[in-house]
Amino acid sequence: MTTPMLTKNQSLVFDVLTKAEAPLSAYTILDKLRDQGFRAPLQVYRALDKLLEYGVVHRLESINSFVACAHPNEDCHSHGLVAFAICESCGQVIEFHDHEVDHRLMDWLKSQKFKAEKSTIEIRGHCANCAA
Amino acid sequence: MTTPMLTKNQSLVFDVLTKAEAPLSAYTILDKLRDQGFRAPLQVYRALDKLLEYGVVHRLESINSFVACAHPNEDCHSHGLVAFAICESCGQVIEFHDHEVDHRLMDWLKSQKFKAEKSTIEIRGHCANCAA
DNA sequence: TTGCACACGTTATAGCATAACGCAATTGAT
DNA sequence: ATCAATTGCGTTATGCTATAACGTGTGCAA
Ligand SMILES: [Zn+2]
Ligand SMILES: [Zn+2]
Ligand SMILES: [Zn+2]
Ligand SMILES: [Zn+2]
Repeated sequence: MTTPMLTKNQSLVFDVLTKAEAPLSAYTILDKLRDQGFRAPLQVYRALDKLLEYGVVHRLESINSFVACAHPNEDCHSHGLVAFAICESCGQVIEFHDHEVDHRLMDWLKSQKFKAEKSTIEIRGHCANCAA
Repeated sequence: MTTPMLTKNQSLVFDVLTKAEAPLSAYTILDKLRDQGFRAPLQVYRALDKLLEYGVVHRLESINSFVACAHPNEDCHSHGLVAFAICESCGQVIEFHDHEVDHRLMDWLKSQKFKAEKSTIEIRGHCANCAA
């Protein structure tokens, strides 16, 4: 999908996520944007919905948080799965793709005649810096 | 892990999940157990915590729900990843394992010196019955 | 002009999860 | 037997996450 011009609210939310060093919850984003006039959760969620739709932001299901896409210009998102390694100490997220994993999963789903629409691959643990 | 004797509350929650044909949210479980004396969410969450610890129940992060393990007697859980295909029409969940996927992901994590602790692989879509 | 699509703002509500307190039963050492 | 530690349980209150429902304004095309 080609990303259209972002609206004011969408830009504000996207900027906050881009500058963050770890994924943020919707309410944390709200707090960071109160000075720019944000007052209600819906202002954040509506912006996030669009940013997710455009593929420039990912939702991390296992921690109810959002993160800016680390590879916005690669086309992997359109034909492959995205995976995340999430450090539970420092919060850092590594976004990665593996076509071998994609194909294995897709083949399995195909063998079950299961029609995949959205996928979630998230590994929680400790990054190289934080590992004991 | 060898599963110890379940307490009364744990058994009630486990039975509800075992009989269900789709994953259940904690509050849905609570409603189903009001007749057996359940009154508060914590009664459910505390039982679920133990059942998750024993590995007889899985949590589906992407839909905030819980499901009984479909392969309670296989040892895959101890050394491999578990994946779920979740039908968004009928709610049915297929739990599966793929060692090839496991190894690919584990190799990648190892290459990053990332120490994995918990994993989530969930594919949402439509099962063979529900696909248009 | 009229109708539609879209972004936005606000209030209220729904849904998911845990904190903090106290009590009772069990266990295991002293 | 007694004490301390652990575990499960019940209750109340609270916090976090997400959406429903209403109304406003703006731009654009028929
Ligand atoms: Zn991405
Ligand atoms: Zn870290
Ligand atoms: Zn299982
Ligand atoms: Zn189905």
